Amino acid sequence: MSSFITLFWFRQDFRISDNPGLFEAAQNGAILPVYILDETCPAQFKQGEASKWWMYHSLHKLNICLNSTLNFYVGDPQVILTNIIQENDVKAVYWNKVFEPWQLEKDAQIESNLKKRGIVCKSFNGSLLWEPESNFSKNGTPYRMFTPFYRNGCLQAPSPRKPLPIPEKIISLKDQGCRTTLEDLKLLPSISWYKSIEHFWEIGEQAAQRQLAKFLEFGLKGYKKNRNYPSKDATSRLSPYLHFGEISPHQVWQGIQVKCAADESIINEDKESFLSEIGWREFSYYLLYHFPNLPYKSFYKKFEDFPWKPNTEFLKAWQKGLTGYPFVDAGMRELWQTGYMHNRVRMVVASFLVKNLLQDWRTGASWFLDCLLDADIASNTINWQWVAGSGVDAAPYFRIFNPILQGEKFDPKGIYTRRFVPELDKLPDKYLFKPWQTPDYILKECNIILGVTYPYPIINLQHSRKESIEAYNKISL
DNA sequence: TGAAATGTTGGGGCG
DNA sequence: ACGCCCCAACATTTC
Repeated sequence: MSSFITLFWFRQDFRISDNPGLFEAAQNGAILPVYILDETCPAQFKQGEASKWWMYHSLHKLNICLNSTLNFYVGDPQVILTNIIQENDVKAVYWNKVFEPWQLEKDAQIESNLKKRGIVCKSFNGSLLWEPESNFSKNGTPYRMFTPFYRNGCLQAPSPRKPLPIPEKIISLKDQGCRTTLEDLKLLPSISWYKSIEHFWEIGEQAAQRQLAKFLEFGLKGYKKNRNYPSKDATSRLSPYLHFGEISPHQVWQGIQVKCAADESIINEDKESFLSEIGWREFSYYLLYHFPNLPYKSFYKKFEDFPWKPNTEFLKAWQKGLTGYPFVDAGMRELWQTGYMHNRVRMVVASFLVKNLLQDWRTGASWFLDCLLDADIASNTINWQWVAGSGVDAAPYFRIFNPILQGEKFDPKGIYTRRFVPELDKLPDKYLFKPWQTPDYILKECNIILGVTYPYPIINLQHSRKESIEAYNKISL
């Protein structure tokens, strides 16, 4: 029995609780825990800088849970796995799938090669509540709208499985031939820009569980309404943990059910509202599975002819949070400073880039992928296409957010906006979201010189909105 | 999970 | 008392 070694290949499942692949591997006997930084990953799917920083710490925490036996490698998983197997008398390889098409494709190759060598291969689903391959609308095609997908496809299907416990015993082995350490993955950047984001986050499986507990305790009640206000810290902030699999959606789903069963003061609306966000995550992976081109191509073909107006100056101003629209700038600076952006504000800044500045949604998606700690190909792609109006079940193109009104509505006291745009700190609420309308004497009192301490708006909202709708009408003909 | 333009209604000031 | 205008408040339509 002890001679039966199972290689457990960690992918994006940096946890030991509710880890189906690990759970079963541990029951076989000794495991050889492996992480491989995949050098063959296509360039456009390589992790961004912020993500890599998170992953460094996540792997570090995971390694501690495994008594520092996690084995690190860099290269082509195919080659590396083959080498490890030869040198360590491995009989089986288990992993949890990453539901991204190119990964699944590569996994299939690896699996067939290993099987030829007589190695047992098993892959598991540790990251989705419902299998994407077996969920179709009545006519047999993939769902194209969220609501039927979620209501008829997910909620009518058998409930998600209950989370698995931590394996009772994990006998983990070190590959003596492994010469690589976590440091050798070079995940940390040479410039330590992450100092500013460091104190916003705690990383790892235990931190994820604490974050869930905190959300269940303080965030769930009133979620539906409060989630729209970026100053409130009323969202779950579980996205980076979910992305790296430090927590599983099953644990989150179950956590909600248990909490709501025990606490009658939580109304159904809040519960459903949060669960449907988990549903959106499922929908994103589902769509990516069935339409693997989504990260490159607009779902609606006509959008490939959209007359974008590429403009480096606009793009840079947006990235730096210097558009002259304080609510947009607050969001973009939150992203840069914390590796995160509140959901409401993500919609506003995305709408502004695509619909006011007429920049291709892919330029925005790519910036988000580089800056977000929760950068997730599936969610990011689907949400950008949603905002752009080019995607499945998308917002109509003419649904254009007005950053002034959005600010006034969802940050009425300007707490969020002032936090990230401190140069406008003294500006009265009345002018906070449109500083260029402030009377000169008030600007003076607030030590604001427009065009110097804070930019004038880089574009006129009314004109750009009109131009945008005209451009949209062109491709709709 | 939109915003602007346009339409409708009704109270109050005023001649 | 009455009709007229104004306009806020709300509803509907349009992009």
